[in-house]
Amino acid sequence: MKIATWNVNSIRQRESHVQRWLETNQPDVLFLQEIKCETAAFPALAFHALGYNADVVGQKSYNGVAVLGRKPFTVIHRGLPGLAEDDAQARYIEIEMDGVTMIGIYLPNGNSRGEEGYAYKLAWMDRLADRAQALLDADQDFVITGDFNVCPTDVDFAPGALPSTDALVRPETRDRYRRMLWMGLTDAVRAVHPQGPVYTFWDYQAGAWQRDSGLRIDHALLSPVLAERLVSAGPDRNERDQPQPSDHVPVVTILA
DNA sequence: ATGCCGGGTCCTACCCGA
Repeated sequence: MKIATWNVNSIRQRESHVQRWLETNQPDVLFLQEIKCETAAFPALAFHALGYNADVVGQKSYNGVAVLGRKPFTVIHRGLPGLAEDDAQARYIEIEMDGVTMIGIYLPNGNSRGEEGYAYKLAWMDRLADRAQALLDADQDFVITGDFNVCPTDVDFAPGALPSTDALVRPETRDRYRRMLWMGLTDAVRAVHPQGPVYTFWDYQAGAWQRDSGLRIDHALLSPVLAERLVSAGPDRNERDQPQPSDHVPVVTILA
């Protein structure tokens, strides 16, 4: 089972990249983030032609998530359970495929809109942990993958790439990520690569890619039984060298 | 030291990302 995630920074700008990547890599599931379009504008037919069914949680201009699957799947949630009813940000999609719950997320960045924006990020992380706990309590196998906007440790960002006050590294952010690990979830990329940098994002500016000044912010968390099936997990760095790339690369998790 | 890049949109100056 090959499960991938990719923040594409606009699906309209990256449609051909995703098509090529699907043809080359043939994942069972690909979660997309920052599609930056409304649901009706998502190019579902282009991916259907490659054998993938799509489900989309779109939003005008910002955010937006989707899932592409080449096996039948059922959509369980198109928003994070427990958030306010009027929350309109398209950041969460949950499906079930072959008895496994798969969740794709675009976790709030938390650097805009001051402390109110940061509080929204923390509340979002609290609700995500609640959802994970509910699935653990139900003995349901699951993976949560996507753009977490969290650098879990100081190894997960290049020296100088972020100030210590950034919402990606603030202690309250890391506390909440670590809490999900303490619940029994496995950080798949870190489990496969226990030491050293494994970046998944490089800023467009200041030659960040050329200097390998990156961040590890795209993750896959596995429930305990799925963690025992972990074969490999890591970023596809080749994609950052393509013309007009996203600033994130795909992260691929393979389960036996 | 963030807004140098690169998306978005009230089409063009401004918001947002990490």
